[in-house]
Amino acid sequence: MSQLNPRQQEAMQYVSGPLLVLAGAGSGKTSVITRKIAYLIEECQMPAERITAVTFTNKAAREMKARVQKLLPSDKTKGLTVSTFHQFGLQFLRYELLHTPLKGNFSIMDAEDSKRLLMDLMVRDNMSGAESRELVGKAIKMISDWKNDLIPPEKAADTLTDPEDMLFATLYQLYERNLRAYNAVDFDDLIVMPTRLLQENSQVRDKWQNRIRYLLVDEYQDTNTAQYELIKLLVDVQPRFTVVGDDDQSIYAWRGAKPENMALLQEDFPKLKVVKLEQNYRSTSRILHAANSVITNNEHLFEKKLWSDKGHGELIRIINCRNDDDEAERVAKEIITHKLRNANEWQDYAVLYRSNFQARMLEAQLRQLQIPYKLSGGTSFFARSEIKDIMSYLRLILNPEDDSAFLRIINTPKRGLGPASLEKLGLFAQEHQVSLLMASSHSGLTHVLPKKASGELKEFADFIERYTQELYQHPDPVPLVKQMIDETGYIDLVRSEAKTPQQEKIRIDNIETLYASIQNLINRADDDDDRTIDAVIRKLVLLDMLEQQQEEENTNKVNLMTLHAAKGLEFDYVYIMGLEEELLPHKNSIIAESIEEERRLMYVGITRARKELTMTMAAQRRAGGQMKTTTPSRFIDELPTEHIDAPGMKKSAAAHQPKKTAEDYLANIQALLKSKAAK
DNA sequence: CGAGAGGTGATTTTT
DNA sequence: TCACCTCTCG
Repeated sequence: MSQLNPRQQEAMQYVSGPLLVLAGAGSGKTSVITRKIAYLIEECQMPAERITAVTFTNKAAREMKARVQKLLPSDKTKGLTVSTFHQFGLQFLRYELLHTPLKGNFSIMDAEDSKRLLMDLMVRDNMSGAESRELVGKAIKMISDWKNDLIPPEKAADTLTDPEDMLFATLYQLYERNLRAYNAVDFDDLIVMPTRLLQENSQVRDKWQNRIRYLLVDEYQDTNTAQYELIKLLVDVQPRFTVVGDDDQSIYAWRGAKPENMALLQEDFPKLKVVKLEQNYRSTSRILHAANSVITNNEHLFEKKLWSDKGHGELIRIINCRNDDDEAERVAKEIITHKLRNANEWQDYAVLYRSNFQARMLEAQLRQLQIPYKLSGGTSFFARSEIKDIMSYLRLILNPEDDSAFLRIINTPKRGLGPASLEKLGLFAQEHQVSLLMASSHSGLTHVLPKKASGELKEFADFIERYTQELYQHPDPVPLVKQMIDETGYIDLVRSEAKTPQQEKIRIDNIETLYASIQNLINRADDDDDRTIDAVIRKLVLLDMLEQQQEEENTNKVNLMTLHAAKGLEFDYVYIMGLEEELLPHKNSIIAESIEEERRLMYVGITRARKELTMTMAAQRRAGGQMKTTTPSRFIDELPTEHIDAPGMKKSAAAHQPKKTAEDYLANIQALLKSKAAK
């Protein structure tokens, strides 16, 4: 790691023009980016505040920052920007607030908020509940696609012919108008609004192009049209930038990522230099052969072949199982015996799968064998209802026009305000052109609502008003936030709603974590602007504090995650489950004939493994309660037979340990565990 | 308005 | 299979 290879060196030192680094899996791309930042600062004398590096995840940004800080003394990294696209966009909007349609206290709505808003709009637009439910998913997707393609609401209809789609275009306009009325932005806006502004305002553009002297982009293959446009606008004058990417690891096209942006780069920047990193420092050569052999079946823009000098390593195993239960059991037992035989740590193992439901049975087996495991993915911290509720209280305090937040909490805990009362409140607010919160304290409300309802609303509005005043004045807001939430009776609600004591504890803990995170952000803020409670709340929406916390706490455990979640990670021993048609590749991808992305998913999975790779399949699998006979995945046929150990493909006497051995081990382990528990 | 019964549908999800 | 959502009744 301390020495860069010649290719890496070249990528680090090329600073005079645009550079694309084609970084294969495990080729040390993070090293190249971090070393390059250090190189720019130390060798090229570039001030840190002129360098910006963007990533897609908080985690990647965190890691990159930490690694740069290891390479340089802290005074040299001061002012360096390493952030996610979205954090960058947020920062940008804050600086350029005057050029946006936003007011300073704007809210950020997450995916769920957007969905709720759209649902509301559809119902208001005279669609029945059932109708809107069916369409809302589609609407979200289309609107997000339009935004990411930089198509504004008024132009969306131009691209369409289908009358049903026209409805979505209208909805898009309505949705945007509502967001602006709420003084809110959604996730896509954090990219789209800065991009628009840079396109339209040459002064702002000059300012930013001047400010950013060098731009680095990680996981470039995952950029969408808006993000690529943003990159171009930021670097335009004298294109000095490095983008790092791997088209073979593009697995987010369904989310708007445009891997073709790699090809576009060559068109848009004819002087683009391309450096390929093909030496892999992670896996054995058998694993890489398997990865290469699978991925050659895809069309390629840039040919690339990973190699490694780590030796052949073990054969790649394919295990045929009777059914999904058997599969889970065998993987669990496999891990426990392998771990004990080789004196490994639990954290050296990862089990990967295509869909989350596949983890269920495995979890049950792991629990039974008392194997500690960590389940990644699932609902993120900020998607949890208790967190969203509290965040909504905070959002409403910071932005009284945030109707979306208002609607979420007005009856949580119960204040006796049902749909009927809220409908009337909504109409009233619309008539008087005020937000729902402002309407709640309006004196005229008593004429349209029963006394009880209007009284409750007034009380709620006064409550928010009172805490708004206090929170802005208070130098140490967190205890006040706590006090406010306690006063609503929310904690009691959580306690009474919890189905199990564990669930109650988890939810209360989550709330505590949220408080701690707010405190943390206040303490760690770089400057006073970041320390204000509203800046902190806005930032929180984009961060996953729990994720970070879990990373620090849960260390030595078997890793369970989807293939998507595994991108960017590596493990000594990797198991990929469910190598069956309609699962991997997924049924919907087969129908949509988008097999290539599924193949890349397979490629990502294979290249996660350092030492050993095992794949499993079940002959029968439960689907919707019914047992179904499966077909082995087409990707199995694409593996190089000479590196595979699989019954039926290549018989190897040593391959199959007699089952008894494994059982013996298990008996020993269980005895051991028991004696340990007894102590 | 809210609690319970039935019905439905089920990829992946960086922010 | 199960979780989530809607509808109905008190």
